Order: sequence, then structure tokens, then C-alpha cells
Amino acid sequence: MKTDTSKIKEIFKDLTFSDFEISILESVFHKVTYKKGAVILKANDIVTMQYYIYDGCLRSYHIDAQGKEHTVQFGIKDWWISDYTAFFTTSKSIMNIEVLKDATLLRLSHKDKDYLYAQIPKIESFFRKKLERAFAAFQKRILSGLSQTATQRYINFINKYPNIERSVKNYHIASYLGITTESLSRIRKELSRH
Amino acid sequence: MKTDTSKIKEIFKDLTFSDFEISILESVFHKVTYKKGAVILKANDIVTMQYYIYDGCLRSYHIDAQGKEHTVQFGIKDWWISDYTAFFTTSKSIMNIEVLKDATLLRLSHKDKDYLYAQIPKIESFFRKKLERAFAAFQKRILSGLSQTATQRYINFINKYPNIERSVKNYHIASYLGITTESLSRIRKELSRH
DNA sequence: CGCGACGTTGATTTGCCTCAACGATTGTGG
DNA sequence: CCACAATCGTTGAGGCAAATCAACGTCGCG
Repeated sequence: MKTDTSKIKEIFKDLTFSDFEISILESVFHKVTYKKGAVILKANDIVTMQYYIYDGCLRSYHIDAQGKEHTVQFGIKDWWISDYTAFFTTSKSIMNIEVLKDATLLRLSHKDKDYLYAQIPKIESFFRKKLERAFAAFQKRILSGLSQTATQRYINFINKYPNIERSVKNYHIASYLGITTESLSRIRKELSRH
Repeated sequence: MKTDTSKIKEIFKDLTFSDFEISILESVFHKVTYKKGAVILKANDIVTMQYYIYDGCLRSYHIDAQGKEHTVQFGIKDWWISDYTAFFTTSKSIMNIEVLKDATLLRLSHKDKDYLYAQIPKIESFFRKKLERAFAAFQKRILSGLSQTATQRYINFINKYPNIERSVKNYHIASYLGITTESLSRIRKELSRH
């Protein structure tokens, strides 16, 4: 199934392509749709795909030795999601990826990505820049974990993801912030009475 | 000052270059040496350089609103160090970089890096792969902050940096782990009596 | 409607912080 | 090379933020 050109253009909205390049891009991106609750990646799977989120909401999370979930990333429209750590080395996932709100994704395989890099060099620059920004965001998150209280991190979260309403449960947010649902509940209560 | 060819080859040890490419590389890398205690980057500086650590030990750290230091990265031989978040956008640093043990560095400017990307495309792949690995390391660190106790994180640290002996003070390690020096001291005491 | 999933509240515990004091180690000048 | 100061590390007492455990509302969906 070929992916329609308009969606491809939306992914790379700052770049322009020749017809030939467009045809290459159409051949490697595959549109897939998932319902809420679907798990598109499980721990221990070999990670061969990354996903562009055309619409919907997802999260990636790790389950630790005690069985506790830790959300690493939420993904909304125009973001990319995968277990990048495993994707970069085509190795086994330590993450799970779950659909929180019905999603339309454009799938890209590791192999096709290398092929794209070779065929369309500006794609490599594009992804490098994406990665640079994601890296910076991770650094910010590490610093925030080191220097801020749970309340401050929650306020930051609300500001960073202002529109993640219905689809995200409180315990998803708690597992992203590194606290329990009970603590998050108390933080919300405290904040609500100014 | 031209940087000697052998050091260049050490940086890119998996790649081979033509004489022409070598001459380009020599023209953009600059060797610099610093003494222990030197601060090579201060918060609010515009970040235009990144550094390959040929020898020595450094750390990058952020000072938060309360004046507390948070170590983001230690750098030893064959690592790269900078405030990447700022370097990627040539903007103001939020980090400080300090020399912990006399260091020999190879400096590369943001501008020259773009020039390298254009002149020697495989350099872009090289740095992309470096970045992918650093990204994965950051993700691991976020997970470790979310799921592990200070004691577990300390044990991980010891395993990850087994040879950071003399140059790194306990309070550097504490600020990397996100705990106080007192807590680290107690953790060490606890671990020492098996 | 009723059940299961989700969120809240309370009581208690725990890990780490803060503040304070005191050893140990390092570096430096006489 | 020693003496002393400064820096660094350790220990103790007390406090606080968040975890744990447990119980109880509430909401949404089959």
C-alpha cells in the first residue's frame, strides 16, 4: 500500500523533493491505523520500525524488575515514536508502545531508513536535526529530574503537553513524572486550591 | 595551528580518508590543553565549540535556581563534550564545563562542523551514530532515575565509570546521581560492610 | 445496571535532605 | 619538609516529601 503524497509532504514540510524522490518516499512509508489499547511494540521484540504520528496519541514505557511502569515518551501528532535505543541498533526492545487514542501512523523500517539516507542525503540531515532536538529534550528532562520537586515537574508537564486531555490517564502522567498515582492526586489537590 | 594527523585518525578510527579529506580535517580541528580547574564553558556563553577529549577528564554541569550543581556528563578519553543543547542551536549555554584532570582536547566549531558535513558526507553519518548512542545513554539514565534507588544508581555509576578515580570528587558523583554528598557517604558506608 | 478500572483520601513508613559538627586529606607558603 | 588552612568526607539528629498499604468514592462501558 502506497502512502499518499500529502502525508509525506507533511512529514518533511520544510523540504522539497523531486518527483523521483517523492516516489522513493512513497515506497518506504506505510500507513497503518490502530485502535486505542493496541500495543504496537512489546518488550523483547526486535525493533525494526519507527513511526510518524499522523494522528492520535501513544506512549512508550518501560516495565522494571518490580513490575512498575515508567513512561519515557508521549507521542502526539507530528511526533515520531519508537524504542530508539533498540531501533538504532536493531536490537531487542526494553520498551512497550501503547496506543492511548486511535492513531494513524506512517511506519518506516530501519532498513528503508538506511536506504533513504543513501538515496536522499538531505533526509539524513533532517533526521539528525530531529535527533538533536530530542537529545536536548532528554537532557532537559534529566536536569528537571535532578533539580525539581514533583510539583514543579507536574507543572512543567502540564505546560509542555497542554492538550493531552482525555487520552492520558493520571497514572500515565505519574509514571512519566516518576511518582505514584496517590502522590500525583495529592499534588493536583494542592494546586487546585490555589 | 594544525592538529597532527595521528590524533585525527584516532577520532575517526573506523573511517578512512583521502589525503584531501585529511587536509580538510586538519584545518578544522584545533588542539587545546587545559589545566585542572579550568572552566572551558560558562553558563550564558554562546556555545560555538564542541570538544573531543584526547586525554584528561572533564564534567559538564548545570547550576539551578537554588545554586545547586547538577552534573550531566563526565567526559574521559575518546568522548566528546559540550553543551549540546546549546551547541546544536548555537545559543546560550545553560551548562558549565570544568576540567577535572589536565586535558588535551581537539576543538571543533559549529561552523566548521557544518562545513565538514558538506565536504565529507560520511562525517555526518559518523556524528549521527555518535548522537544515536548518546541519546540511548540519556534514555537509560532517565529510566534509571525513574526506577532505581540512589544506591542502585551509585552501583551502576561505579560499573559504568570504573576508572574515574582520583580526578572525580564525591560531590561530583553525588551531583550526577541527584543526591547530597552526605547521602552518598552513607551509601558508600553501607555498601562497604557487604 | 453492575462491575471493573480509575482516582482520592487517610495513616504510617521510609529514603533522602538539612543543618551542624567534627575528622581526614590535600595543597601551599614559610 | 613541615605546619597550617582550606577543602573534602563522615557522622549524627531531626524533618520532610513521597512511597506504601488500605479503604473508599466515582466514572464509564459492556
